[in-house]
Amino acid sequence: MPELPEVETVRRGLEPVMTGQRLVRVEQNRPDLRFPFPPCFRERLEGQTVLSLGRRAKYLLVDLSSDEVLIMHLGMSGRFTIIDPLQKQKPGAFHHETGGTDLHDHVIFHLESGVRIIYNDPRRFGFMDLHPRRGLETSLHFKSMGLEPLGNKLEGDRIRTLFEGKKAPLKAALLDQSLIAGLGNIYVCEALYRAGLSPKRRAGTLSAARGAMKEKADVLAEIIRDVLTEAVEAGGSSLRDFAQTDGSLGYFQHRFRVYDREGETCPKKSCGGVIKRFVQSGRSTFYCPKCQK
DNA sequence: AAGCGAACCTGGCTGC
DNA sequence: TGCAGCCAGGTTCGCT
Repeated sequence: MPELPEVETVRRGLEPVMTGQRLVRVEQNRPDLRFPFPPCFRERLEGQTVLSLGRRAKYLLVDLSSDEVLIMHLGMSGRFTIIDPLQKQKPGAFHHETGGTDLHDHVIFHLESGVRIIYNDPRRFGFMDLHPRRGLETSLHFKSMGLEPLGNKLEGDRIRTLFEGKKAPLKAALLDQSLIAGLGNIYVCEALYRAGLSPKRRAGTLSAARGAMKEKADVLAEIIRDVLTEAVEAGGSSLRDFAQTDGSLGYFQHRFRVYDREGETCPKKSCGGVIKRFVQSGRSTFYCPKCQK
């Protein structure tokens, strides 16, 4: 499901409901997701108060009063639903009003307010972990993680340095979480389209110090930030079934210019090209061969 | 050593 | 209607 904008949307949904709340009970319905849950997972959560909710790239970070951080990754199909027994569910919400449980409701957090927060993940590519707050940046999940694209460090110069000498396609380099962390298949396709850059181009060609490519890395850095910011403001993208925590849908998918638009004409007025799809690094790339060079 | 493809899992859609 | 095949927003492993 989720790239950075979707995870940020989830974070914003959970934040007002969870912050300051004590976790009175945690249901864990299976021993593992993508990885086993950490030892004594429930015991280390129950009784703790949520201090704040953060995000790093595609990871959700829940700061606990125990000085541990609950690290959560949604994989491809993970989602959170907030069930407030005092409030009628919005129509279209994933969980029906009886609050019946789904086969893939793997974790349920019970807050002292009575609210339940359900983690559902059919494919189980997501995971949860606990780590002391101190040293989180150097922990397993984060030690080799790349730049935060919405932070202030994503500049053309950084891209030029990171991509220097790389023979991998630009698409693959942008998907590499150890370089820039948070982009996924959709937003890479969209950013490359807006930047007029071919996904097939060697990443190292953005490092040219002079000539026609000189400004391209700067443009790309700005466009990446623009696309992500717009998507966050739109509440992320709802493909298939991704929903916000209250069951409502993001709407950035209506603004896709190339993603999932194979065969359509390029939205750029004077271009007239046709959007193509091909497989690259094992995943679908959508692009306009005419105006992305 | 970088750069591929495969694997991990389930469900939804398409087409025969 | 049934069923096979393909596809999916991510990450990691293992083989060149």
